[in-house]
Amino acid sequence: MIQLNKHTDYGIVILTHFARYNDAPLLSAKNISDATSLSLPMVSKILKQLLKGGLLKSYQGVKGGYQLSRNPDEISIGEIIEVLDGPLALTECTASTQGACKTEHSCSIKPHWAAINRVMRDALIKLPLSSMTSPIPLWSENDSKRNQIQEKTFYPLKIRIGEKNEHD
Amino acid sequence: MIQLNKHTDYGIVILTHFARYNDAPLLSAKNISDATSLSLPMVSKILKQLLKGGLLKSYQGVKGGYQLSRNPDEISIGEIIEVLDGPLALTECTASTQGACKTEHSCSIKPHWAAINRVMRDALIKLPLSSMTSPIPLWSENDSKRNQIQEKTFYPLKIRIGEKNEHD
DNA sequence: TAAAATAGTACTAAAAAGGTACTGTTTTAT
DNA sequence: ATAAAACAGTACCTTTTTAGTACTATTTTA
Ligand code: FES
Ligand code: FES
Repeated sequence: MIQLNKHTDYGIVILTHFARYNDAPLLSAKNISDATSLSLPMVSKILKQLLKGGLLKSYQGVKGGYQLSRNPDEISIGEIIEVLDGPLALTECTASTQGACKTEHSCSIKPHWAAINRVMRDALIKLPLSSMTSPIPLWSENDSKRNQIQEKTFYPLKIRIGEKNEHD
Repeated sequence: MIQLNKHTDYGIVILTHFARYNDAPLLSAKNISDATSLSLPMVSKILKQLLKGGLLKSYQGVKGGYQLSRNPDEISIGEIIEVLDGPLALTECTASTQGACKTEHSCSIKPHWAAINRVMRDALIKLPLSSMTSPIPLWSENDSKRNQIQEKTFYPLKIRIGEKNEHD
């Protein structure tokens, strides 16, 4: 299911909380833990990763805590994932990586992997954290069916990327 | 790194092979194994999954083998992933899933997860298998830098989805 | 009837994820 | 000074998932 790991999942929840309380001066790990029902060690660990990744600023001491390093509309979901889970790539085999595959010499699709990775990364890099805090979700009840994962759908595809149109 | 599992990775390689030899009558598991340097049991296992998922047709017996059930431009990379790895969702917690999270009652972003999942799924569903077989990759050497994963990039985002423009 | 192929199931070793514990450092308030 | 509350860093262990293999049965052709 190509699932986000829990850390990343929690990280998005946590940062969404920061985005929602962006007015508040500082939020401590304890604050977040209480608000999200995640264990304190867990929250603490994730906050440290986000700090290291440059998405949060921290202040030590008894009145310390964390805050977003940028505005919520200047942080993307894709960026969060990259900080907590590494590069946004579905395959480690791209044109730029050498020696990742043992079947490399006989593989003819290596140069094409980049397409898959790029398509996916672009999509998530464009989605801002602020989209998680809008009071009314983008997809109302009416629309919810359209946005669910539909397993049995047939997708008629006529797109041929990188090929010239027959009528050219 | 949100990586595809090996089965799915191999599956795309295998189907790309089918797409490239779409003229050939039937390809056996042995054929594929030889062509891809993947072990026969492995190939066999993946072919069965693809069959079950409706992407391949099979014929038994000594002259048997597999072939694509549709044209390569009518099969999407996203669909392949869904067959081999389950629903294309980054989180299992969506508006439609109930009881997936224990912190469900206190979670305010549940309705927003769908945005992340949809953005990602749409991107991959639009990418056809045929894009893996074009002789010259979409991204030439010149372009390769642009398509690599750039870790330190800053992304100025001003997109606010679902919010009205101030000047409206 | 033997050979070559698909069909289906089950098992195991290795790797990754998830979570917790522990120790140290910095700042504030008494 | 000193205690308390917060961040900082590291290491460990358990559980789950992944990856790969093995084995048996069925189908078709020569
Ligand atoms: S998949 Fe890596 S070389 Fe082909
Ligand atoms: S993440 Fe599942 S309920 Fe909030």
